[in-house]
Amino acid sequence: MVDEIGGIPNPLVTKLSHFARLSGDDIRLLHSLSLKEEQFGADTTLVSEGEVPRSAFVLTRGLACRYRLLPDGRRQILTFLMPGDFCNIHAFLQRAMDHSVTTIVPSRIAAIPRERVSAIAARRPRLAEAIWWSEMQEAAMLRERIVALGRRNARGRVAYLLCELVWRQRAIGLSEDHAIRLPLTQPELGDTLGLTPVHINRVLQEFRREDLISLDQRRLALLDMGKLQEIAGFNKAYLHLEGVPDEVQRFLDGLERDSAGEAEVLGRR
Amino acid sequence: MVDEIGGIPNPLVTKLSHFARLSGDDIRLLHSLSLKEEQFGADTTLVSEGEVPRSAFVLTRGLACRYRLLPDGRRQILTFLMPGDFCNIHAFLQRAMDHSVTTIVPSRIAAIPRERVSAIAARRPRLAEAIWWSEMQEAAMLRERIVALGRRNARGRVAYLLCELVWRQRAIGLSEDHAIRLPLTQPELGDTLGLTPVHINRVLQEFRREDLISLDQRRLALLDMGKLQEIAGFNKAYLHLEGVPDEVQRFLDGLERDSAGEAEVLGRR
DNA sequence: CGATCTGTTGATATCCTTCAATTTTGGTGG
DNA sequence: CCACCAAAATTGAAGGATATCAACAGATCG
Repeated sequence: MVDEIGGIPNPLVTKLSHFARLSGDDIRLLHSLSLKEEQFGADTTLVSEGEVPRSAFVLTRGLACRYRLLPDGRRQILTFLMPGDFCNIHAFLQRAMDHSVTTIVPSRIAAIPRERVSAIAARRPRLAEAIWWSEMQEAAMLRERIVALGRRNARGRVAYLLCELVWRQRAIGLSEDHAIRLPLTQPELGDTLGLTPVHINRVLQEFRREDLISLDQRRLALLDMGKLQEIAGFNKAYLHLEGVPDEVQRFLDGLERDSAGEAEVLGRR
Repeated sequence: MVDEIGGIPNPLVTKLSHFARLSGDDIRLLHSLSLKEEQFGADTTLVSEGEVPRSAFVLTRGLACRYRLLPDGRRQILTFLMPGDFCNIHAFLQRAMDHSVTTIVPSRIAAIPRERVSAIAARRPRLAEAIWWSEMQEAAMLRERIVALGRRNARGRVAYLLCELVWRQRAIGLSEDHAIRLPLTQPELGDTLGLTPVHINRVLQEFRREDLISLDQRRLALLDMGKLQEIAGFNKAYLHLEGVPDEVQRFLDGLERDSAGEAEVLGRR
């Protein structure tokens, strides 16, 4: 799997490679999407609820989240954006954003003009499908969050979130083992899981006492992933990292051939 | 807005008309999708977790839901499928279903072969965008559910769900006022909102005593929508029923012109 | 027409919140 | 580089919202 150019692995390529075998052209095009990065500090609002959606982007470095603020000031974090994640790739179809997006740590994003998205949709069916796939993965994560909030107790919710974050980091090549950098505060974990920071703290303490995790200096290690997955009722199937069946792969290859010849145009700006 | 042929309003057309002004060809194609219906009884499993996704479909009549079963037998309902809702329109990109789908009342669905989806994606950009839009609406509803489960108490959750169901029914032309047919049992409401049937019952009783709703014989009326929306912190913006800005409409029209001439092929089988 | 599911109500249990105080960490300016 | 300040982490005690358990009535369905 070739997911780097010039020695820097590209998380977007690594992620989409879970879906299908990408051609060299595909990979070059994905790289070209990330070329013009913009840097932002921590806690910078990238998108505000109510505003007209502007350009889509890819997060190329750092960590961000989608969230909703309630009238009383409380916050619900909806999803985390990690390197390789698209944001608002098709939001221009909506009149107003229904949630906000903010960075959590210093991050880099690369804007993707609407015409670029349309061009890919029209002329690069396999990449278009790969983008669809990643949107479906995000929807699956939303559903899994609903299951966690609706049906799991505090221990189950925390265990689930830690497992998901570790598996996602692994899926983009940012972790090889069961340890990741976790720059989230306990209030942020609470805003994600519908719990108070105090209770998050108690659960984490329990997990530490039970030697299930270690967590300090923003460094998380899952010491007993099996037990944690059991506590969470976690099954990574919903992340759909297994790729598509061969038969579907052939189908996609067929689509790709039908619209050949325009690839080079798209790779350039 | 022409959303019927032969006098029968088509909920799919009504729904997508919220997004953009559909051409006569668009409407005919959408109608043709619903032609070959299949009837199912209540509580019939349409899709099972773990199975390889088969054909996509549109629900044309009735009510169904996506759900996950937990190892201990508890259930979390994820979304409701109402007439005009697609299901698994792009699920063939995944190796296995991560949740199940079942009918709640006797329902009709119309299968949509994968080739049909691809053909629309390739040759009917405006319809493809309309389908995208409806998928984004579903994702927005998932996010709203997360907010409800994470941050609202039982009264807020119940009020939110009732409001959402009424607005959705209105969006597909199945209700003109604040009353709908609500064939859900209290256990089903509990499985949706992460509450026990007992507690659902108590909240509904409260709402009845406060003259906020009336509910019997599966007939729900919101007697004070304003108050309910206040209790829920409900804002229908997330349903994105307002359509796209003119500027985007023109952009879509441009795409449509670029790929003219193949429309008739798609409308037939 | 019996059996099963749904709706309803009361009593008790429990998980998580709230409130409060203290310590630790991390960021910032002098 | 240190001092300072705000935010985060931590711990204890008390309260509240929802779950659990139990019982029964009413509705629905084969």
